[in-house]
Amino acid sequence: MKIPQKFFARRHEIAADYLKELDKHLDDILSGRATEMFEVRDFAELIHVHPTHLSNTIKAATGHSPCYFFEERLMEIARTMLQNVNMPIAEIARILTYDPSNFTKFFKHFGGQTPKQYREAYFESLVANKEIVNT
Amino acid sequence: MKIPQKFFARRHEIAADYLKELDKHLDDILSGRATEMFEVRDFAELIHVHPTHLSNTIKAATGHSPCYFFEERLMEIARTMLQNVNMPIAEIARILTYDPSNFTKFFKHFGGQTPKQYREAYFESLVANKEIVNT
DNA sequence: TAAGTAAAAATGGTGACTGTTTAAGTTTTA
DNA sequence: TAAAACTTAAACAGTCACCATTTTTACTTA
Repeated sequence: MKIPQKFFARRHEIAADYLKELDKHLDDILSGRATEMFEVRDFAELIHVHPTHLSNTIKAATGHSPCYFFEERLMEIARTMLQNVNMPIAEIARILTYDPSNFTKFFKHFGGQTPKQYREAYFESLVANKEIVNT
Repeated sequence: MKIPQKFFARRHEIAADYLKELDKHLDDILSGRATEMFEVRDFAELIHVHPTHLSNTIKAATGHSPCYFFEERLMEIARTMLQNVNMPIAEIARILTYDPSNFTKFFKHFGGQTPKQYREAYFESLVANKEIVNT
């Protein structure tokens, strides 16, 4: 059974475009060029499709909703920032366009730990490794 | 066992100040001198303490949160107003800086009845008393 | 050193808003 | 013309903004 190569090509094009725009936007957020987080409708507009269609198409192409990729990248960024102990958690929240309360909820929901718990666990693991090295 | 009278004097001072400012503010609301309801941070500013500290201190001094006294007084005022049948419920809500929907939610949550139910029950009880007197 | 204070973070609640899903339809294209 | 691409509406589920409270940590002062 031969599967035509061009079938469903468009949906993968849309998914690729979305991921590209998503990364670009997150770069803008981190560099301060953008201070407001895009919503699905903003990405849909960039790609010239209806928001509902964007959502459905990306789910069909990748098995995940647009939001999933968004959250995945945000967690990655948040973890990296938390490894810098000098950066207050409220400031990290602000950069990621969250208020402190909702940032904690978001991080705990997807990471299983509160931001502070993650930071502490990270530094404890550093110390533990250092002790092993020094011994 | 002697308990020194001055111990924890400050927390009771703060609680008293809060209750005083609360009543003053509610007077302003009722007279129309104020149309926006104060929040905890507004009272904290008046008393020159941190909002968190105000909340903690009042809980320690009285066993109740600032919100509790606020709600208690609002319910009292609302009940009094509802006893005046000429005053539309939406107008009562407006004076108390609620929109009608949220006023009903608030009143039912703390009073167990909707404002309209309370008003009707109140007038039925008046009529019942009158009948007893006339008999 | 107990009491007072400040501040950061976590937690809880709520109304408004946003995202996803589903279902039904229209347009495009191979 | 049938599959694929797309739109729209409506239901619902989830998130965000905002506020209050609680917990924890830390600093100051009588």
